[in-house]
Amino acid sequence: MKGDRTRQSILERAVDIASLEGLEGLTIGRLADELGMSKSGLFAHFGSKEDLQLATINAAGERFVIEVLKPALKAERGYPRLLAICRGWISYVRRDVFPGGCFFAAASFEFDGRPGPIRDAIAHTMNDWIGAIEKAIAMAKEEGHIDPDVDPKQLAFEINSLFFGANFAYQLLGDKAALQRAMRALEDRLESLRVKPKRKLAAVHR
Amino acid sequence: MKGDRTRQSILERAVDIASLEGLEGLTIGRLADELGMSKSGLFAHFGSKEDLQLATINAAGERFVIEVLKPALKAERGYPRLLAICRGWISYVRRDVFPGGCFFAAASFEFDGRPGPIRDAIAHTMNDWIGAIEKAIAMAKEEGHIDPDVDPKQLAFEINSLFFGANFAYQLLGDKAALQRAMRALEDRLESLRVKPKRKLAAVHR
DNA sequence: GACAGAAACGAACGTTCGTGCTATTTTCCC
DNA sequence: GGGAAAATAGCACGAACGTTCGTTTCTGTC
Repeated sequence: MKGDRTRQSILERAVDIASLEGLEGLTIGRLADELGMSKSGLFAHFGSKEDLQLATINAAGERFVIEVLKPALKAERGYPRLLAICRGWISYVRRDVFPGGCFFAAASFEFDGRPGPIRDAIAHTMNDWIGAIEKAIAMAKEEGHIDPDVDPKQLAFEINSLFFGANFAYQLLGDKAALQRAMRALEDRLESLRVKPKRKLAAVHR
Repeated sequence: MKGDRTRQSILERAVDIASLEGLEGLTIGRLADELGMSKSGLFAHFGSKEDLQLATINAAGERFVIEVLKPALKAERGYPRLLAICRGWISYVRRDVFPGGCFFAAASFEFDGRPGPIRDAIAHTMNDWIGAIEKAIAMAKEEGHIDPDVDPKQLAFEINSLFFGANFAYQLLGDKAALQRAMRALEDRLESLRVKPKRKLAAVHR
């Protein structure tokens, strides 16, 4: 009962710290200090540091879903939803959902050279996310909103690349215009693939 | 004399380790072990760990220039050089110039949340690099090879984003096709901006 | 309100971190 | 080839790391 609440607040803080300092930079002592509790008391909630890191990745994933994926899924399937994903992602960085920028961008580059369960967990989350983008692209094709020749994997790759580029320029270089630039690139790219909706006549067909 | 050689070999190894484990994961004890020398002997070459990290960033920058920038500058200015930069960067990842993928991509995301001299050094290097891309774009405009309406900052941002996206998918997800995908996106994008060279007639004009 | 179980604490473990010293060895120059 | 200077080693330090332990405090239930 109480333990669950504590565990949750530990993880919220852990996610924030890790987004700034990395999952390795996340330290049990510091985490305990910031929460005003003892190292051992905190540690007891997780069997090991690795467990804490895995739980932190999960918590970050939940926050991401709430802040980015779920809102975008409210847009109607097809082109609108695809655009909503892009707008949602850029907005998620602008709103500082994680204080250090995109948690998963940071984690991806931190652990891409370190095999193990943590890297696997990050890769799994990222695969889910990119899969969601691909699905939105495939739907936009099915709905006839975009060029039927589009390769979802290719386009999802490009979209995700622009996300990372935006996060990089915004966070490291402090380039305030980066988010606009990314949004412009995303909109131009999507627009170039768009099939203008046929008018009334086509609508009658279904 | 001897010291310089030793220092150089320390830094070469430091760069390799840091590309895998990050600049914080780079540890003096481990570095000394791998080189078969004492911690204190190694440490004497640098006044502090921060100095070591800064020197490591410099060494990585030199390797990058040798492996990516300089070869690309051999291509003739304008469109060919711009394309050479893109091909060179993709090839640089494929060739495993750094064992953990692009050193600066990793470092950028590691330090984007930690103010200080190290973050500044990374940001400075990245600004130089992106500046070089912008310059190549501007030249391609001057030469009349690409659309005169192109915004160099915007295009350089997109190109760099694709570099990061490629590194991410290749290193973390182990996606072998990622480099091809990135190259295809880069070539398509550049091709879409290209101005087909006027024939003989125009050549006579100058 | 007593009691059992959960939750948090404080102290200590062994290790590793970065960083100082003081020797000792190696290198380079006259 | 001897002697100054540079390079490396050895050892110790305080702090922080993750982790374990036994004890104490809090919580929820009958």
